[in-house]
Amino acid sequence: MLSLTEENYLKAIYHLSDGGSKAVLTNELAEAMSTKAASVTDMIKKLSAKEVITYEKYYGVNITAQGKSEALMVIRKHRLWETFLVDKLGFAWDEVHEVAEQLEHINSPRLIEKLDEFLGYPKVDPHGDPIPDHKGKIKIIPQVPVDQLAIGYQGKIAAVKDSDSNLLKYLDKIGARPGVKIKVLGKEEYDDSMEILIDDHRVFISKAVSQNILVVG
Amino acid sequence: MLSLTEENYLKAIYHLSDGGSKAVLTNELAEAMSTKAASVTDMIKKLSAKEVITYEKYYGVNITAQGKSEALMVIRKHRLWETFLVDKLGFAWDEVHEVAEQLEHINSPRLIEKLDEFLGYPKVDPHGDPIPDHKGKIKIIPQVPVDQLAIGYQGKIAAVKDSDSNLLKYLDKIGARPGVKIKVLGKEEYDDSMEILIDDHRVFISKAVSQNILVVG
DNA sequence: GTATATTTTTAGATTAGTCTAAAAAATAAT
DNA sequence: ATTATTTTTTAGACTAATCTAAAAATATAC
Repeated sequence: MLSLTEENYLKAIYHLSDGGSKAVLTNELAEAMSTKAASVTDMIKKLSAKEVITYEKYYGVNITAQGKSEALMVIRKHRLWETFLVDKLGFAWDEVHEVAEQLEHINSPRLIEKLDEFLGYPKVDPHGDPIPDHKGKIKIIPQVPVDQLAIGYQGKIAAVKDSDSNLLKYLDKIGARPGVKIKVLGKEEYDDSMEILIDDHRVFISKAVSQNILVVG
Repeated sequence: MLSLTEENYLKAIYHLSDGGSKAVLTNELAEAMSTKAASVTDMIKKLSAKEVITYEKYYGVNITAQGKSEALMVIRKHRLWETFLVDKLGFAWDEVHEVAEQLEHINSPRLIEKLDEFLGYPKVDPHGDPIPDHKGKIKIIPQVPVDQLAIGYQGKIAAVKDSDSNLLKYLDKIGARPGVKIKVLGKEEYDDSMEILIDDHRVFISKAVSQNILVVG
């Protein structure tokens, strides 16, 4: 049984390790959790005792199979709740992250199964991110941020990073939503800004923005 | 801003004081919160400092107007979530209390307003209890437990106490749900059991049960 | 109306999560 | 390869919520 705080740490470790494929350093985690390295070291010991991560002093943490499964359940809950808020309650996609951060900690397996059913077993959340199924299986879609694309690329927006509400508001304004057509027209060397076509509308975006729009790789 | 624990204490105080109409003693509260009197004294000091209750040493606590309003908001959330679980997700009424105990602490005024709208502004929850509106206004229906009724009484079940899941399962089995017709046929002096008619079906119920079925007074 | 019993409060500890400041280990620099 | 820098860990302290044991206040008994 993990506490709310432990769940949040584990989720951050899952994301920072790219789903368990690399080790996470203390300072990285401190940054992600908006806390101090000393606090992270303490928490790492607890999570390690609960066997959801392995930990070697000074070398960072790795998530275990059990930890991965627990992290995926939290992510499943988060993304199902976001879908509920947008599809059923009429929230805008830029308003749901904070609330879902709370709802993801509600502990009731039955509730989540019922919610999943009620939503019609959605495969992705409103930001385009895949929703793990009830067994914790997640379909990882290799995603590339737009700032790494070459001129001439054509495709569809797969997802957008969902952390910042102001960014999402802006993306919504320029029409950058999952599923929408996108084409790279040009790149500006000196500031890494880009000229792109979103659903046939020409827009100029800064690097801060292009990094947060993801296409299928 | 109240913590989760503080909200739970305040809710218990609201209920034990019958909506603020009488003082609540330390031991009563300790019993209700399944904790020790010493812990209650500590918490009382905190709630008192936050001005949601007033407190005189050795004489118990009274809820303030502000405290009442905050308690009613928690109750509103609890009852809206219960309604959601039953009406939308298909939970049975005896399964929702525990989950609603968690959901009632989600902090997002917008979420609650949207949920209320989604549910069609329900007036009562699945157990027949009134749902406070967005201003915290609650329509108090004077409710009398069946064990206090005289032989011959006829009326409708207004609500059932929703704390114990086993009791609710039993009530469901004998058809004792809010809105159902009820008539008192007889009372047994030595064990306070009763013979009643529920929707025209004759049943014998113990005092433990009759105390938990409420009719309009 | 003093003694006894009950209720409530205080005192001192404990656990989870956090912090600052200092020590220890690892990495980088010359 | 020794010094300097960065990263990480330890040590000690703080807050919220809890506990046990003991003291204080109130209520009850005869």
